[in-house]
Amino acid sequence: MSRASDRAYAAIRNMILAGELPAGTQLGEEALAEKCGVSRTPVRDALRRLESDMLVVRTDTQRSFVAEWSLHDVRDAFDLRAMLEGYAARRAAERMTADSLGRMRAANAQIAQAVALPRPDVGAFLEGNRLFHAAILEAAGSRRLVAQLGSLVEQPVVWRTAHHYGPDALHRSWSEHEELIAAFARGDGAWAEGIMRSHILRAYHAYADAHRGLSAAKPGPALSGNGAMTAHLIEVAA
Amino acid sequence: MSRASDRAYAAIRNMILAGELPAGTQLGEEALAEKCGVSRTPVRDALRRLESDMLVVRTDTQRSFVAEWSLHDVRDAFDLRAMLEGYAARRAAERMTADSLGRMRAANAQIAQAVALPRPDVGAFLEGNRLFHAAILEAAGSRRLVAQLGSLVEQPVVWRTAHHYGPDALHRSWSEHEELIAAFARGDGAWAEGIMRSHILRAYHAYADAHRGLSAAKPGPALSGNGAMTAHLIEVAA
DNA sequence: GGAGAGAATATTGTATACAAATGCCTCAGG
DNA sequence: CCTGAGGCATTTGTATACAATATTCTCTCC
Repeated sequence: MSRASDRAYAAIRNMILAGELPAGTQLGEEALAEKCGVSRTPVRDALRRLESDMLVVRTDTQRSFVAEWSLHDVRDAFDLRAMLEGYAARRAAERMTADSLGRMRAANAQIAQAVALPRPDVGAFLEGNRLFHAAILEAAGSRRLVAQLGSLVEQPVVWRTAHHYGPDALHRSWSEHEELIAAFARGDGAWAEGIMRSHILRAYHAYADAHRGLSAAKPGPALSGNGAMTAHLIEVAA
Repeated sequence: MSRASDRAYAAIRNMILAGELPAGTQLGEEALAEKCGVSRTPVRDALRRLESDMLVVRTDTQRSFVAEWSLHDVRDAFDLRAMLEGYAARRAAERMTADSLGRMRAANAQIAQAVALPRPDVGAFLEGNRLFHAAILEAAGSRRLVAQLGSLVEQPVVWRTAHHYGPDALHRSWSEHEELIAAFARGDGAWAEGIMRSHILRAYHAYADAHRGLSAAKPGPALSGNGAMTAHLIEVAA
């Protein structure tokens, strides 16, 4: 998209994810425009996008606020993602091409390399992970599915749990990808779907465990009294 | 939403669905603004919404065009809807309350009334149908699911197959709703999910049959040479 | 003291002007 | 005749001013 609109989107999103704008904060267009150094017009676009990411909610009278995220909401998102990505995996297995399979193998090779290091390269891991899942989605051949998952995976929930992952957890993720490749190579949709669902839900529990650990250790701004929490800067490795 | 923005959205959407703007037509903001009697600002909002409805596609350089809908795309949308609404039904069954169940019974009673007439009231049928499915979605208790299905069911695909339905087909729809109510009353999620999936996919085949019949009878603007078609003004009764 | 009407304030919606970019057409050169 | 560079026309992006609407505060009346 355009420059100013993108800048506004990224800036506001970062402020929310960094906890700079706590859940429930009202987001006035003018104030944000000043903070981002742009006019209200691109800010309005950005707020629209953040709303579809569910990082921002709007009242019936069009006032925008930073969304509250309960653990329940996170579970909700992962459940949907497990179902939709599982469906994508099934379709991908049924339509697999040598080309797509090659891209997945390449992506997972990058992951293997990142994990093999003495101190794993989390950035490279996440990039390879992104490529891997993108290749599946592309192989699934459903534009609608891309649209639906895009607003569920890419934007809304970006955390950095992966940084807390030990080498073993990262390796398990790689291993599950290998299993997916095996299922794809055989064109077994049911198998691929099953692997993918557990792959995603395992990531949820990694998040939930980390979250419980964090909130037990230091019940700071991560978890407010009523169970709501601000979105964390966490990337979940799936 | 606001008045001008809503008018623009509805006007453009109607022009697309009525075939007034055939698939592939470029949608210039200024031209649309003039047609709708508003300025470009609300038109831009409207185009964004239509894009998320997938009635409009944008090139990488931000030009908007009326989307092409192949039968394949329609099948795609129904497959996704079957999965998501099936999931909603399962969740709803597991969380059913007397209140929600009451609303569903009331909605289906309205449908029964509309169908029982000598000449069925399709408008009342569709409204009851909408209420019925909305009650399920609400009982499912997932805001994300509402968002995902909203952009899949409400906006994107509105056809009027129901008008071609005979009383028997309308009655079958009512009957499937009754079966859903039975599953909900018993809290049987798997049963509810199964009914819902077949309910949706039956609607797809009703559409596909009607479409085949239409395009065989008069291969007019409904079906262009390459298999693409403009969206029809058709409401599918599910 | 509480409730409601109304004004004052704050916020969002729309229109318009201008800037930036994209696409198209022409024309020169091979 | 084809190709590509340049400029012109079209289209979208952004800023700003103003209008409409929502919210809040205050003051009156009960």
